[in-house]
Amino acid sequence: MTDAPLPANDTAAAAELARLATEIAYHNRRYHTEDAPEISDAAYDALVRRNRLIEEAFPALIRDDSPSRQVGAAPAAHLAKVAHARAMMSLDNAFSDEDVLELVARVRRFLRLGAEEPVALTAEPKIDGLSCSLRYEDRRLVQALTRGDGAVGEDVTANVRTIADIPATLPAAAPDVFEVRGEVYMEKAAFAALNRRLAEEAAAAGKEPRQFANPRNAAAGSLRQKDPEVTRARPLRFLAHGWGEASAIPGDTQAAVVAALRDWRFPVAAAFARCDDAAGALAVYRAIEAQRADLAFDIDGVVYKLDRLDWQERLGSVGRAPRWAIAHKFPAEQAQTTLERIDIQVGRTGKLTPVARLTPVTVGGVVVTNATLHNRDEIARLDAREGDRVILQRAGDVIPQIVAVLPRDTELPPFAFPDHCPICRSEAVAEEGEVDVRCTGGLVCPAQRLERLKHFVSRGALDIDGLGEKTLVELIDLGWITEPADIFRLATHRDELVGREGWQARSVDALLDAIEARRAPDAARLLFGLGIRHVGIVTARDLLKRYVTLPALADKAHEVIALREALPAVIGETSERHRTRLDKAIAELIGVENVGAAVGHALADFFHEPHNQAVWDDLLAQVSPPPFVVETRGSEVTGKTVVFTGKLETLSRDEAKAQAERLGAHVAGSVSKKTDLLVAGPGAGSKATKAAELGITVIDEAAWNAIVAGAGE
DNA sequence: GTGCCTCGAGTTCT
DNA sequence: CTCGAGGCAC
Repeated sequence: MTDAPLPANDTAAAAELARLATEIAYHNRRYHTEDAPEISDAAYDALVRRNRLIEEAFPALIRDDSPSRQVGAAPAAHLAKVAHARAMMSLDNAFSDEDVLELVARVRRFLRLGAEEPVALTAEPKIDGLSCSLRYEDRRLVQALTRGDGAVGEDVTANVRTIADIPATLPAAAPDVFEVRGEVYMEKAAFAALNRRLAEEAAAAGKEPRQFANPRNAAAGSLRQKDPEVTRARPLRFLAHGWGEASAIPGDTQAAVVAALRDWRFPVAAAFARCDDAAGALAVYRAIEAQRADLAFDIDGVVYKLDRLDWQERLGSVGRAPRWAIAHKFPAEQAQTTLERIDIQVGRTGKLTPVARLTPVTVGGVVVTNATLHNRDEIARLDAREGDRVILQRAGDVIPQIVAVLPRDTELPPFAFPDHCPICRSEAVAEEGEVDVRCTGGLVCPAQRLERLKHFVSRGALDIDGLGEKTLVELIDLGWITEPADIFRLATHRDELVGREGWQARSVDALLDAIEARRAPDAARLLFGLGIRHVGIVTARDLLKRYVTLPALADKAHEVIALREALPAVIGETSERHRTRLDKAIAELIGVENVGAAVGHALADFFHEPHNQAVWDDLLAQVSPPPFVVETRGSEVTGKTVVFTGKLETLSRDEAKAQAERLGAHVAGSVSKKTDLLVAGPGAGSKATKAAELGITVIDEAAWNAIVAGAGE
């Protein structure tokens, strides 16, 4: 960008300065007001530098609204990314009392508690702010990270030090290492005052005012400032509600630790309460809901946590959410609007998704113009027609959802779901027993091709920086990219790309560097990126835990293909029974937990298609993913295959399985010669017999608990 | 056969 | 986030 020649004359320079002013203002807004930057900091910096260079060469043309004249306009150039010592989890949501009772019931089942055993909960308001983790070492604040994606956050230490609510040191009684977690937020009155101040300052300077959309965005924008002095001038507050890594924990209940945090001078929620049971927690919910409008800050629900920490630990987490906590959300705000039109989108799997185009309407503080209608059945269920008045809500405060269609006064024609792909005109059909209608165009369909490539470079897959939709479309249109491997050959087009509009040598090289950085990708992400049906990131990892390398997995897929062709139908067997038998054989052949026939067939289908095999070979010629290994806590069962059988007394099956996985063991459902260890409770039957026959070690539950304890669980 | 539970796949807005 | 469906335990 800055390498480009300067504009040749005043006219060109003025035009470019105008364009830069608009563009930089836009990105400032994305960054500050909306807290949703869409370009990298480096790309933003390049725009600012370019603007400065042109201004230096053409000082007469400096605009009144020049970005260089706007004090504090530049966002933090770089907030370092830092990994959390303990992942910052999100919370599952409950929308009704029943959901909350269900959580408690699940906890009882998981922990195998008797009906009379009390389950105490804590309840506290859920503040609409930014989660933050404050790390204290030797009782001094050493680091503050934002939540980020939960695994990696942004370093905002300097800014956090300016927040008066946050102590710089902990008392002598506190542990050597302790991470306090909580919410950075801005009070409603302070938010309004800040916007007023920004408006006045802008007016005095004769500029467009920058306004924050809501207190949450104001808090986010203020916390992520480059200059801590700007943050200091923003009235940020903090409320502690939990902890991360800790060398010791001050108490054995949630309530006790929160009390300790309060003793350490952290603000905690005034409404924080410990309840003897779910009914008590729900009463707190109602009390908090009643005060909601009078509170100084925005809240969007009430968080319940299991009070006993030993139980929290036993319950562990599922995905990114703990099993021992839940956020009980306040009812979603609803609104009415008109369904103007129903458009059809084509996804990477070819699925046709109907999207409702709505007359813009504000719901829950956000203007909504689109809402998904999911599929043909959903349209039929709602009987949604173009021109209808509809009721809209934001489910879980995020995704807009059409709840119902209002009675119409005039008849409207029913919506005719297309039977052809709107992009490639191929036939679109629903497979038997399936709800989704799919375009049959496959690789021929440009929409599918684009969506697949987008998926391949997306964050969860290869995560190639700077290769977004716009760039992909351009490269596809140029004919340089049609399949994943082509991305890794883009360098051969370097010189052609340089000089195309919007491509300077520097930006081309940045893209090529980002691509080169992925020559040795994580094998599971690569597999996931290929977009094989039923193979998401979790299944990709499960498969690679077992097969380690992609070629080994491909070999297995070919074995499945051979099996499908070879397994003969027994005479007199119905085709359905044959299919069941085949499916079982496939699941067994693959031998990976949670991987059954659907995934097996999908893998076989993928490799059966010669084009896919070619895409695969081509890709593996370009990249070399290292063998897949998962970091787990070492123990005597790491890498072993364990089977549980019989009735377990102190543990539920889920919990035992979770423990085994944490120790790096593979948990299987049945005993085979691959089994290393059988954990047998009372009443173990055929599995124990079979294990004895095969000479497999059999232990009881107490011995298993000893193994787990020995590994420091 | 039934009923969890989890995963995959699609989606909104800023 | 929500939905459907795969996989597995009972």
